[in-house]
Amino acid sequence: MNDKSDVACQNVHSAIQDTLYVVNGKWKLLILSILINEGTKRFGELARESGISPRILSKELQELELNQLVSRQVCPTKPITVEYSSTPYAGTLKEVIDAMIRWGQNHKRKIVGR
Amino acid sequence: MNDKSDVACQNVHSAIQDTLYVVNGKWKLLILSILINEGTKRFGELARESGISPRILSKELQELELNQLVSRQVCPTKPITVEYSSTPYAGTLKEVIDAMIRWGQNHKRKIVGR
DNA sequence: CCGCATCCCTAAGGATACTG
DNA sequence: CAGTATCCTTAGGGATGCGG
Repeated sequence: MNDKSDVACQNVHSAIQDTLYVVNGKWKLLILSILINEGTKRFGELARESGISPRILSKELQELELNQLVSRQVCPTKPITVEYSSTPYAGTLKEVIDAMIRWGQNHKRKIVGR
Repeated sequence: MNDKSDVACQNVHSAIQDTLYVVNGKWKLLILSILINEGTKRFGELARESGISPRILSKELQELELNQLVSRQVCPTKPITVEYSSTPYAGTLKEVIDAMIRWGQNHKRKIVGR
């Protein structure tokens, strides 16, 4: 194996690790999937629909916001409400998310024996 | 939202969670990517190339083998050697892995400012 | 309603040394 | 060479309660 392909391998390996680093944990891809496929959600809606406890959800959303994958919009209603949306940049992850959805569905079919 | 789309959403959510469950952790997708793209590797080669310590690598490989994503082949050489390969079924994850590689490369380009 | 503070527990992951 | 045993550290994630 020559130097060039060594470098190429390195890039591939670190590319995967970089992606895993951004979307690490049990919940980030699920949250993104919901926001991408179903649009803007309030904090409470997200919590109910995803089954994530508020503390965790809050933390995950902050990390996603840091990586510019979700945007946060505070609405000045009587009791304050907050809306979360996926950003255009998050759309670039759709490919990954869709592939995982398809694989998960197929895998379950395989496990339960069709 | 009607019953049918509720169910559809549920399926999508659990499909993602199912996939995350199978390929959880920092290393499984990297290991699979190496085996898929570069073919069969010995235990030691995998350890060196991935930078994973033996204890972790061994555990990850066992879990992958349980899920039929890698196969293990013992070679009766003088000091025994063991070869790991990705199974045909692991090929169905290629879509996911490739999408993550592409995203990671693109993301790094974005982070470093091109 | 949002989401932070606190407390807690488990699981993930790493270093090192050792055996078949 | 492969991989297990031991020990340890940290990070992930959950429950609950309070404040803005």
